Amino acid sequence: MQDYLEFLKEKGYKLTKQRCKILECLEKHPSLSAEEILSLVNQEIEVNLSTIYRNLNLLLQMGLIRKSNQLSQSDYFELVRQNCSHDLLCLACGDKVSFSTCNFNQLAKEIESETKYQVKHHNFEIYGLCPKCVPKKTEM
Amino acid sequence: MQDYLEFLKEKGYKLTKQRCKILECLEKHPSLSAEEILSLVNQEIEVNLSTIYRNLNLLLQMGLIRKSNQLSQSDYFELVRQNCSHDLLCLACGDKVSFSTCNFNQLAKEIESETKYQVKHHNFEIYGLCPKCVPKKTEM
DNA sequence: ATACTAATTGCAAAACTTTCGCGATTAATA
DNA sequence: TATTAATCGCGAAAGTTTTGCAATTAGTAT
Repeated sequence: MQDYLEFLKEKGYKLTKQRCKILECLEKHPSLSAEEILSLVNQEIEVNLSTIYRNLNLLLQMGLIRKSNQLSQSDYFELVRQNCSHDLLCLACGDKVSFSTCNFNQLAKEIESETKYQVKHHNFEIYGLCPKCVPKKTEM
Repeated sequence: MQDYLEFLKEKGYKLTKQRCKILECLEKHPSLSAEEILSLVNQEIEVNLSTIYRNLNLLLQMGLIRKSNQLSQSDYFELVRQNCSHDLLCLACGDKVSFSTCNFNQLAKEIESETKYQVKHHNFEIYGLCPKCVPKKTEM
């Protein structure tokens, strides 16, 4: 947590209480929508939805969080962590399980030397049918 | 192309001209927003935006397309292809390059036996800074 | 402590994206 | 050609995200 704050401060961004609370929420939960962050933060301090969005956009640009819109209408935001975790989502019912396997560090190096980009993070989602939904879908 | 159509027909969905055109567009372009599909299809036949969305949702559920919302506000849709291609996006300017490396087939097998899910496709995006933006960001 | 300044916030409105209900149309089948 | 379930278009609604602007605040210097 402290790392994120110092990182932002170094870049010249202020550590407002709203911003800190937003990061705190993201740290406590694996994945949150803007609305969810709003109500979590509002339990402790007052904050406006536009502030949530402005901060999320800043954090996205900084590469501190990533966004994914799984199977729902709105976006979900998650902190970029060391031990990256990914989701496997069921196309039929939306159920999900997490998996961690993903030898990304190696791939990142290859890609960096190939493209000259400085790789920050990634987003990896797998879609399929969960054990419950497989039968329904194949007999259709 | 024919494969997609047969697949849908087998499942009992009608091959309307709107649906066919939408698939045709997705096949010709690597990635499209709903609005982009609308204007592409409208160049040939009349179609309504809600029809676009309804079809995109169907195709998503069928696992024929995937969606990603890269760095923009709206979603982007792409056909799930054999030779999967992925994007590396610049957090600062939005530029992107594609990369194909991704030994997914192997990983998919592992995940299937581990989770009992039937894996259909995946979404893999990498974020970073492009060569032009790296200097700007590090000196900040 | 106080003053200063640029960054940030809240608010209200706007812009944009996506979904939905319903009557009309159409593709597929008999 | 008739039938029917799926699909479409339209208009409205719902939901999500952004924006402008005046007021506030964190961080720094005095």
